[in-house]
Amino acid sequence: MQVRTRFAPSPTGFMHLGGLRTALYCYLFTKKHEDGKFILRIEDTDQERLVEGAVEVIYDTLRGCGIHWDEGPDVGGPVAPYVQSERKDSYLPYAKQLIDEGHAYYCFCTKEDLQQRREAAEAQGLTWKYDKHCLHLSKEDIQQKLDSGIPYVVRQNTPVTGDSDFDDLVYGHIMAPNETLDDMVLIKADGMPTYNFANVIDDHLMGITHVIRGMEYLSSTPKYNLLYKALGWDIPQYIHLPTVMRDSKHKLSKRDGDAYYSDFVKKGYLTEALINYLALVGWNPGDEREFFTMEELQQAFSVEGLSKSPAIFDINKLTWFNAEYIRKLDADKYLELAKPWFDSVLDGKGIDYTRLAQLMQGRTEVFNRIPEMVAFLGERPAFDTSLYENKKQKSSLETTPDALKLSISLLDSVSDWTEENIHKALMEGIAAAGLKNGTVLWPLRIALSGLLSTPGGAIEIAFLLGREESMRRLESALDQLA
RNA sequence: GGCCCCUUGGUCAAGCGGUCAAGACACCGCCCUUUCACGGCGGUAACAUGGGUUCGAGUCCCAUAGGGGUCACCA
Repeated sequence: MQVRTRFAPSPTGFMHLGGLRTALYCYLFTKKHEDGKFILRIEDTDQERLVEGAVEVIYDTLRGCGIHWDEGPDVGGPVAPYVQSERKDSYLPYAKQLIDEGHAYYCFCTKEDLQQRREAAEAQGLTWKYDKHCLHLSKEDIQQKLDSGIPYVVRQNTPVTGDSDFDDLVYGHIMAPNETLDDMVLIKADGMPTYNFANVIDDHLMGITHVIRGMEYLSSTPKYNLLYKALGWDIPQYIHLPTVMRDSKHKLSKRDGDAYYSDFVKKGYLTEALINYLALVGWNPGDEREFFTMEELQQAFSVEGLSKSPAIFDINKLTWFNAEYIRKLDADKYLELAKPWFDSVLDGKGIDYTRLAQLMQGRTEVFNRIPEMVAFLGERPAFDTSLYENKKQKSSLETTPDALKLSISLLDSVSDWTEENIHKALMEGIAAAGLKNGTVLWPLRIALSGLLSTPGGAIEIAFLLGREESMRRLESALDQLA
């Protein structure tokens, strides 16, 4: 049997990381199977939440992540259209059929009515559930309301006795008493289907064999199954996914400012690192491997490796992955990606970006941390002379003036300002003076950078700064000590 | 509150009746080193609780507790 899955996002304008992970698993699962088809379906039944350009965001994100769909709005397919608003007319007939067979009914209750009854029930400490009020309307009554144009919705008529159960590939056997199932709205007053209904209809019409989605749908699945049965359709296999959490109490949400794919890209996280990490939140390959390309993920993925418990999104580990991926970048690629960040604080300063990139690549965890690490090359920050003191390097406020003077004369003797020459001049001069490297190099680096730690040592920094700027900084450092 | 799901170190997690309970991130220490980082070595740290079942339980069952989800004319 051909495996057909679907990723069905709402076009909200952003790609949530939880959604991205769902898409990823869905894609991986499908590619695991011979001739499996991964379908992209846009769920835009909520006309009030339409966002301009939102569908493009979905396309771009998925493609950028290496997740490719076989059928979808833009590429077409045998069961087009793939946008729910364009399928609007296909839902009502099924709703009518359900009504005729007693599995659904017209409901004329207004939101206000409902609100009132709900509050009344809750005031008594009762659990509110639609009271099937409109189920008991007479045929004539219904027809008359319909004729006079009173707005209506269509509700599912769920049984009040018995149990519903099904098997989930991740969570196993799930059973729920029917009496706890609400008569959910299938068709809204505006004629659009609700997600709950459109989903069932489309999944069937599109031949979806495996429904892969977040576990927030686990408890409404019995209701969907009732619909499948009423329509005489086969129920698909279910694969519900554990939630991605921000911490033990909250799921990763929009308001944290770091729940969207674009947030991370903006900060300087690499897509490959994000995908790699995301794949491991809620799934493991069963062995010790941690690094995966998309191809390797396709190979390694299996439903058995999916976990049931919610997983906390660990920015720390993501950052580690990112740093690892950055280190593996080609030097050219790194420079290309780092340049805008260098420019943000060093534009026009004449710094050798190629050399700077070499020094920075191994120290960059996230690109947005670059500016604060290299800004000192553009302008030395004010610093306290106590930085010169370092016991281990045998450097103190007493040894510093002489060390800086020696540095100045040594650097002054360098004819061609290359790192090699600077290194040679300093090392030989320090040895000749009978000093320890640290005694000279430590204060030199402090004087040049004004920083306790820098990307590179005194020699690299002197080189990057250039002779003129280096000398200027050393002289002013000496003044500061006087 | 009803219903559903979940519960191994701070985090991700292996384990699928018999292990001194893996590994990774983070953290700490040491080494390397002209700082930092990288790298190398080492360390701290866990089976939520209580009952069963069993020769034997993190692994099976039942409670309790804690957490999450869901109860919309949102998806």
